[in-house]
Amino acid sequence: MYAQVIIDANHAEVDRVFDYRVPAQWEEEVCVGLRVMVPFGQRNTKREGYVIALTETTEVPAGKIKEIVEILDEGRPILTPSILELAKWMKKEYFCTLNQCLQAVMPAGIRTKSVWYAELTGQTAELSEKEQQMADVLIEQGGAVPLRELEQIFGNRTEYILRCLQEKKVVRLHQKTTRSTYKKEKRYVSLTENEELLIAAKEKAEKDKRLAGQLRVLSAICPGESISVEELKEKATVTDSPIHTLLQKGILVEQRRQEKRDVFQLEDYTPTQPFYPTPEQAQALTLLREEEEKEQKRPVLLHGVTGSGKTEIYMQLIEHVIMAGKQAIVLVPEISLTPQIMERFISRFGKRVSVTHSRLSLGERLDQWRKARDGEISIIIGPRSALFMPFSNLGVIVMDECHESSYISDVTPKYHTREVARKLSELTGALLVMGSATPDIDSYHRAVTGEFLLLQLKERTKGSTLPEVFVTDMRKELEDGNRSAFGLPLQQAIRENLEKGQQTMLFLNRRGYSTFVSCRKCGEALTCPSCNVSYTYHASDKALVCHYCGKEVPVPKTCPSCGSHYIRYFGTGTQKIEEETRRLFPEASVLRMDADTTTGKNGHARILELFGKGKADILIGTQMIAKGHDFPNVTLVGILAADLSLNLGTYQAAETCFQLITQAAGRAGRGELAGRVFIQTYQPENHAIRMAAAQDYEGFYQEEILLRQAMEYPPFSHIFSVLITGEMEQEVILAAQRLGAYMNHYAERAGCTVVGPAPAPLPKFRGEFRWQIFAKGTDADRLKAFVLYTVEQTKKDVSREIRFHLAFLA
DNA sequence: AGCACGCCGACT
DNA sequence: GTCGGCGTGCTC
Repeated sequence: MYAQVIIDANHAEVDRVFDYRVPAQWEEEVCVGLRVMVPFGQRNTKREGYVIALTETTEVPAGKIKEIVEILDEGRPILTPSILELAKWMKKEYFCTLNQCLQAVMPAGIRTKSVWYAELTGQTAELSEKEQQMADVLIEQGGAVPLRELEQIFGNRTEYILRCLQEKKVVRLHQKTTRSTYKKEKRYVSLTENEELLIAAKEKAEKDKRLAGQLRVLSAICPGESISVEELKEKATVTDSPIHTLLQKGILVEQRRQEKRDVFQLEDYTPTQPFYPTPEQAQALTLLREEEEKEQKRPVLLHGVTGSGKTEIYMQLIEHVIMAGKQAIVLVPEISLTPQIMERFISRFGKRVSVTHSRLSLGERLDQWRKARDGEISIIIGPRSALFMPFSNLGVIVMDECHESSYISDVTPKYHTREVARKLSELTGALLVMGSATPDIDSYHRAVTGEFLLLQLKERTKGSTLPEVFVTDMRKELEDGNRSAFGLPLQQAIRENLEKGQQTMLFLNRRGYSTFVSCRKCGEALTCPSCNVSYTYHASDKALVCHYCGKEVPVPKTCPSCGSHYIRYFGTGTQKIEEETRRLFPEASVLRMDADTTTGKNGHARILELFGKGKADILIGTQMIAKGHDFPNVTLVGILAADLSLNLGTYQAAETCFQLITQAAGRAGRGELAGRVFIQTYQPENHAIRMAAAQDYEGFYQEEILLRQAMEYPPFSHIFSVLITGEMEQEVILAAQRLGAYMNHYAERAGCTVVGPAPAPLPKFRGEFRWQIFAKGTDADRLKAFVLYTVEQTKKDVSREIRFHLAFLA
């Protein structure tokens, strides 16, 4: 029997199966989805591999075939069939190696790492000067040293010297593999099922005083019960010794069980019962259950305003699904910032639910993975990686706040959780439910056109009212001589709030890594005429660059639309705002939350907790502070420069801006007190600002979709991006231009438009230069073929060092 | 990706 | 002659 194995090596050249012979003693155990160790390459390095298929025959010549040397995870597969299928699909969809996809879908941190050591054999020989030096280093360090360390001392000569030493048999190379040992194993014992033996032992123990310990042990265990040795020792007040004797005599039977750590204490939560749904909720639930029972399920978009009870709907749907013996995955963005949803699920479902998130140790996360595999839980809540939990019969996938950017993976494969969840739901027959108050335009469009089932929740449940929203035109403020970052209405409102002892949150939209330039008189951001996205200011060459098409223009002295001189670079940081706040409101206590103030893993949580306890009047921060916690005493929200996200330099800018404002505004008046929101902007007429102020998603969608249509942006087209990276700037630029030329050559025939090449938003990152190029087209398959072909052609003409990163943006 | 092999120019 | 850089090809 042969196993087709994917080797854990991240390169396109080895991104294919390698056949290995399965040793006879493992023919029963080796199965698809299993992790194994195999010898690989000339050095026969032991490497981790993943069995993706088993065959009776192989095309590979017998002389080349090697054998599997080890099986991992006690022979239990690490990949379920549907997760393996999902990984294969991801490889095609996200243009990366299968190994990268497998790493993404496997539990984190279990990978085998290995280090090569040079060690002395004990033999001696006549050595050259360099060889003697190396031998001395080895002796000093106790006989064995990692190759990496030797390389640091001996530079590129290392390999040569080593080879000489090896030939003289003074040194040999040795590979040490380190495997995660997160599993916590616990010993359990139970009474033997052999009644006679048991009775005899008890009688004997009762008679003999020396066996008092054994007697206590035997009476401490109930028949049929399996008790941990630790617990037993305490209960029977004995040491290891009597237990050991009983085990040897076969009166007790040992079970070794993997301890799976709990990540929350059930006692900390008060159990809750399902709420009686409102008519609106009841209708949504009925439709969800109907969809769930269908053979061909459509994904569901649950569009509900903040506070409309989406979580309750998820929970009642999940209850329904797990009653049918199925399991549920609940995805949430950045769970460490949304403890509330966790709490609600734990209170409702108790031990049937578990949680995974980035603050748990790798071992704890692996334990939750095992609980899912072994059917000990039916529901998992977690960030995007929770999608890959190994459930056997998945019934529903819930994706809460599905528009959130943390659903897009920032490492290869750069998948969008929404797409992967959809594929997984197809593969498993599970229902996909996506919930949001501000869905992304693309999803909403799919829902409107019937690809998704659209469910709407328009009422708030607990009678809390939407906050009152005011828009401050900062252009007028400037005309009136107010150059502060605070408009007069907001200043006034903050004073009132300070007097009333209520709290205020001030938002500064994401600290822009892309600085844009705008006119403070007319509010116009300087925009590329052909792409309709804001230019990005490049301080190094004092120029404006369009990151879509690469066009570069000097910064004008006057505003092109109104002629004023008030042209400003935007990128005001939270720190500046904090200084100004302290100056304007010296009596207020102020907290600031950004990357600088949130050092340590629980940095955010600590600041949010302080604020929640009322330790400060004003909290200043980026969008980070808009997520998660409810602060009942916050009655005022100021959005200082709402335009910042309008000028991000992407076609989704308006969408992001609308979402950010809506989310920030939602922080005001969460308790009994009514809330007020002040939006400060230089572009009050922009539809994203207007509709966000009116809290009208539908209205925003209607206007935005027309703009997208006019510009042929998604969902009316698909966009593909190719990122070109390399250490040599000239080569990167050359490759980008070559690719641009190829693309332009074929564009018309393929029905595609090429935009760029241009420097990427992060033009230099980790020592690599980065350029990008976009291709746009209405037919996704043709576009894909076009990009793949032109990239392949370009690869032939450019240096091996240049890398092309393909991504399907929309 | 790693690694070995082989060709070639520079330097003892 | 020997050393070391660099391009090329292979990994079951």
